[in-house]
Amino acid sequence: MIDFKLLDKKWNDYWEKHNLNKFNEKNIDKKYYSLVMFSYPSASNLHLGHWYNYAPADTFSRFKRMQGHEVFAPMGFDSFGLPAENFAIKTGTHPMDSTNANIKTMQKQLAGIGAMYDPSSYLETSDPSYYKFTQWLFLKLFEKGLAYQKLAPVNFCTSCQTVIANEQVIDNKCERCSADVEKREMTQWFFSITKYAEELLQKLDTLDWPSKTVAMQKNWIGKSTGGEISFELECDDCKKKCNEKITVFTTRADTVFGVSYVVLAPEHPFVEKITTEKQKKEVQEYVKNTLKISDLDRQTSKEKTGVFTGAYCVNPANGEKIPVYIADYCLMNYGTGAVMAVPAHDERDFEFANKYNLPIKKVIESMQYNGQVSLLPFVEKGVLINSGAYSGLESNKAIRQILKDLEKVKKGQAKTNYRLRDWSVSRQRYWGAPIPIVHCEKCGIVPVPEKDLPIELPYNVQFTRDGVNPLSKCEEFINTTCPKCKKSARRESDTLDTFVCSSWYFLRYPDANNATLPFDTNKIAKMLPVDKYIGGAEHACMHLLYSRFITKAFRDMGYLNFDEPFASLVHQGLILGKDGFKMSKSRGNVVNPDLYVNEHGSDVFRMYLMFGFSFIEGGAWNDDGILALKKFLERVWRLVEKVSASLKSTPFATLEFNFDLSYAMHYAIKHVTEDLEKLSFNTAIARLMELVNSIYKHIESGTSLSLVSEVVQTLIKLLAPFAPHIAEELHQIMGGEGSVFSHQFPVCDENALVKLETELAVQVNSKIKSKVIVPTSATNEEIEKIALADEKVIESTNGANPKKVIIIKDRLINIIV
RNA sequence: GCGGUUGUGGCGGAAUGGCAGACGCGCUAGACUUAGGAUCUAGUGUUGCAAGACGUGGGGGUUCAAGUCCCUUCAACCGCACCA
Repeated sequence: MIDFKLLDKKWNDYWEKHNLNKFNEKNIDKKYYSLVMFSYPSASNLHLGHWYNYAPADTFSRFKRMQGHEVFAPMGFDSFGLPAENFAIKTGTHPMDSTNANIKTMQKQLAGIGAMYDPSSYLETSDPSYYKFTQWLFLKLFEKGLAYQKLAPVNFCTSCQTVIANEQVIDNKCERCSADVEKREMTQWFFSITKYAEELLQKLDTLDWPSKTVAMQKNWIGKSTGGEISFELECDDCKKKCNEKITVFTTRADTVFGVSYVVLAPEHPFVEKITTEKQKKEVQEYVKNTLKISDLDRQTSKEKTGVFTGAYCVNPANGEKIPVYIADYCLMNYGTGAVMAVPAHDERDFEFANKYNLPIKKVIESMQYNGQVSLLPFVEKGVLINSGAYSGLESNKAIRQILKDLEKVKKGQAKTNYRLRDWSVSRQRYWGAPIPIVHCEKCGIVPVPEKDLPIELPYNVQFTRDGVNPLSKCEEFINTTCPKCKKSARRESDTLDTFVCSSWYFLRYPDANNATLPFDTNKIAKMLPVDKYIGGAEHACMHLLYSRFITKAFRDMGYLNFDEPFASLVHQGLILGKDGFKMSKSRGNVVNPDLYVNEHGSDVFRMYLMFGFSFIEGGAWNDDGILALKKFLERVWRLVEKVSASLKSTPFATLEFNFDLSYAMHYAIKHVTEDLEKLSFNTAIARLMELVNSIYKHIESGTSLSLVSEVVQTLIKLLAPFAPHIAEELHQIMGGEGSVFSHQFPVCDENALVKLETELAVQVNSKIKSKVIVPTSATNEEIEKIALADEKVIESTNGANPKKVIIIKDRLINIIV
């Protein structure tokens, strides 16, 4: 028996030599853009997760290719990022060096998968030829007012020593290193993703994406429609001091008659101005304490606390004088940082009001339980009561009417709010694309002219533990001249979030060697959107959201002619350790793919990954499973050797048709095709196994050699996307021409699936009682006649006349008596 | 609390409302053997000697027919979360 792993290199070299993986632009009309998420070159090699993403994706690409599509399947490296720099601080190895070394290792391992990656589209985001255009992207956004700098409270990771985006904060910990995240006030660069909030939300419904990912993005964008209502301050003194009114955001304007106080976030700018002398000490103390405790504690300690400011304001709906409180359950970063509190109809306000003895006034009654009085807090919508002229109105109607009426007197208006924040892209670290901005004392913030790009990272920098960005300490980098006034100026030392690099890489792939432009608009118009994007679910609210935003921004600048980058998205599942837990070094349950690939070869491993799991579910690793696939491929191998040997000894075998074998072949073709289309790899392989079993049976019963050989050749083509190396070798053994991948994927002949006779299940009163064989062409009357004549049917009906007979073609007949 | 997903043999997993458990692992028996992680053959949901009965987390319902649709309930996983 051949050692499969010997085939890997042979055929990889063959594909490379014959340029088989290169996208042919002549066939651009038939393009199929098959994309996987590119790799991050971490020190720890290609892991099982990569394999589980890339191997099945390659099978899909190869399938599409054999179907006649011109498949574009690129691969590159997302090679900037904090881990490389942290590694440098620890070991002294320069990030550029360690990254390049890691890339070399991973490229070797990637080649082991045997995937059809187009070498000419290769890219690395840390290469100046790439980040030149990441910087270009920044300049374009800046030009359009979509990139701006502001002083803002940001998330600062204490371990990574940098700001990170909202999307990268998980449970108040850093997404990368799990260290605590602090709130800090810093001047930072932002991208205005919020300007696209509505479109990002709306277009989700047009995408062929997993419902979970769509839901997560919707949730993240967090649209809520309601209104803003203004509460004028009551005391003249306060009014004079800030000449302002407190504006709140609410989705429940219908409850405005039930407002018994107004709450400001402790950070709200009005707090200091409106607090009375008497309350000052208490308020200051409270604010101080709130800022001191972390966001995490503020979230987990759900008990409501707060302090009265001493100020009062007026409810615009009924003129009531109500107190103004500050409380940490009111968040500064949502809405207006102020809320109207309606204890009767909001759980939080209810709790707070009870604690501080504030009035609770019911203004909504349930519509569902007639006569029955609803318990407080009643948070559903209903009918207004105790609400002046609005009493009796249904909530939704009242919301519209009240906001409309308030607008007339300039005390309110309808308003939509989003939870999405602008994307913070500044990173106080070295290993990223430098932000192409110069700070000039005279001219202020000056963008670097396009012709000066790329602003290259200096190699000679010091990596220390002091938490200071090496770039800001590098005089040769920092000191420059202002592009406007030519006087000496300083470069921006922040670099871009690596998610900026990955938010446009799929646009670069098709034109990866373009030195003057990030991509050619006309070419991109033909190559995108991506037809199938396969990658992990963990990017739902980061990469997958950012990429959509960048695509829309570029579209609006005229560089792109499509709205969405990824038409169809699939997340592969997660492969767990043998113990059923997520693989981790600390658990010691990490499965190293290299071991298996080195032992059994790439194809056996690929096929196990596809057969042993439901692709989108994943599951626990199991060593036994892989041997099953080895056995299967060896069984195929023996079959092919046997058939090819017989062909040599009796080359003039005559064709003798065998319906059953032909049927088995076309059945397999049909279902493998359908299953691959759905990325249902495990069932597709099951159909291949059935076909192999069937061929063996027919060989034993002496079916004609020429038919068997035709079926075997078909089998090899069906197998090719799954086990590309072995299939090439088998194709050659069978005397096939060239690469098996330059052949058409087999096409099912539906006529071959029409049987002369069909077996039907016979039910009596919906219970299976018997089976009958009927001619496929039989009419319903004939089928009924045959079924009623069946012994077991007669027995179970006692010869009674059927009341009703249901016949489902090719499946069953149900006789109701 | 909100949103999403999943519950099927000993195991991984299949089933356009139409014969539940495809395919494979494992297991049992047998064949062949220079004894192997080999190959082949048969069997393998539970229960029964059998005919049969019972079976897709639980409970209801719709239907001639439900793993699949509806209601309800339980459990697990994932995401968001004091979002006004």
